[in-house]
Amino acid sequence: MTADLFNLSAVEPAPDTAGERIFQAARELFYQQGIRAVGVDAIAAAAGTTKMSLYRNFGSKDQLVAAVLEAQDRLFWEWWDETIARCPDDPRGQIECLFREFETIASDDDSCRGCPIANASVEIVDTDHPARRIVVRHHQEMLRRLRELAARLGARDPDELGDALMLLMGGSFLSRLCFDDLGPVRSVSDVARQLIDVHTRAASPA
Amino acid sequence: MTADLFNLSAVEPAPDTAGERIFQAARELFYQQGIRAVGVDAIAAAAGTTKMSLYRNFGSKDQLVAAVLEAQDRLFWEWWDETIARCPDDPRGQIECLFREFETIASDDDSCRGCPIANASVEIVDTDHPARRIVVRHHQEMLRRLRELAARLGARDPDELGDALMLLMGGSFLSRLCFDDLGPVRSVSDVARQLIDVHTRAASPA
DNA sequence: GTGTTACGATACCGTTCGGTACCACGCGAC
DNA sequence: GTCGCGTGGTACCGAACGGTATCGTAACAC
Repeated sequence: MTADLFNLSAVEPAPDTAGERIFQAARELFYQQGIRAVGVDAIAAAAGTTKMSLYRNFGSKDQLVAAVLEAQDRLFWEWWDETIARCPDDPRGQIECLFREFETIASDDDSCRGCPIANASVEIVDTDHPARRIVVRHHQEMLRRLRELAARLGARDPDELGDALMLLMGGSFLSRLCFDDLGPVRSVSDVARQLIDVHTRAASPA
Repeated sequence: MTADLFNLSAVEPAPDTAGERIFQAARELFYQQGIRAVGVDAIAAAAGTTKMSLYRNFGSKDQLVAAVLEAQDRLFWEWWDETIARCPDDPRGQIECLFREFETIASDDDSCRGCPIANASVEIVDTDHPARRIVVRHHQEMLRRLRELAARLGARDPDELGDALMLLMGGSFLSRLCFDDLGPVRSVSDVARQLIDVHTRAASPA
């Protein structure tokens, strides 16, 4: 019973309110088809309600997008915290655990369409858009946490190791979009381990 | 005078035909704002012509998108081939050169919005779309070439090293979209070198 | 000359977009 | 009771979407 990062059926107990149904429908549709590709009519229809309830609950499509991304951000960190909690006081184990589980989830789930927050950065260019702030904050936080784990693990260059792990995660997400098959994701946890080794080995022998 | 992978001003001598102007305008607009965000009217206006010329030359927006991605794919491999040609018979030097120049280009260019082909995979979900084939083919080819370079370089597990390098490239592209600053891209060529080292060192000492 | 080709201009098509106005219903609270 | 309040239904708005039809014309062929 692993968490599934993003496209889980229910974030909350899901009270059957119109707002909640709209929210879940939007989350699923945005993720599967893209934000711009999904109209408010389609969301309302999928939620079994009408556009009016959408605007009563969220004000605008842009605000709905922001609300969905905010929830996905929260969901991601919940998964993250639960995962690293399994290896307390073991930063190396925590990173390895993160990447192992990440690889499993990304590999198993056929409907995985990468990271919904990163995907949004392709479609939302306007720096004033409320969702744009969430995207940048999410990735800055991810990089910060990876660098921090790298530091606590005693890496020679923790910022660089954090960068490397960040690139691996991002690359894995993107690969799930760009390949019909699994693509290079199958190697991500192995490679992460190798990079940790490099940055923690006593000294470069050559 | 490095090539610039994607958003160069001119792919071809740019004869001042309507079709060519439409093509260049579409390439720029799709890359900067996203494919779905740009309408055919905007493309025609930016090209200083009318919608009719767009449809006369390309048939439909979808076909124009495919034509643009096809050109971007070609442009990318031209840059690739030119870059590795500088280190003939030196696969290790070729990969390092690729990643060094890639990092420079991605870092210098403020208008870098990641990889236009990978970005398209976010917006184009339909597997029947002509552009979708190009996206998948481009990434399969990239993975194939990286694995081949890894093999010629004598890596212990060339497929895994190829996967790793692929993830680094993809992650770098994505990072340029998700950070306001440079983000982890600044480490990509260093990390690529480290991974090559790991996969070519005589044997794991531990 | 007469085609042929490419182009610009404009008007138009049906559909969908994000967003709103208005009304009627069922509900629990008081 | 009746008062809100959330809700569903529907009709609607102006704008933009992808795409088409028609006409005129400048450039070039033979």
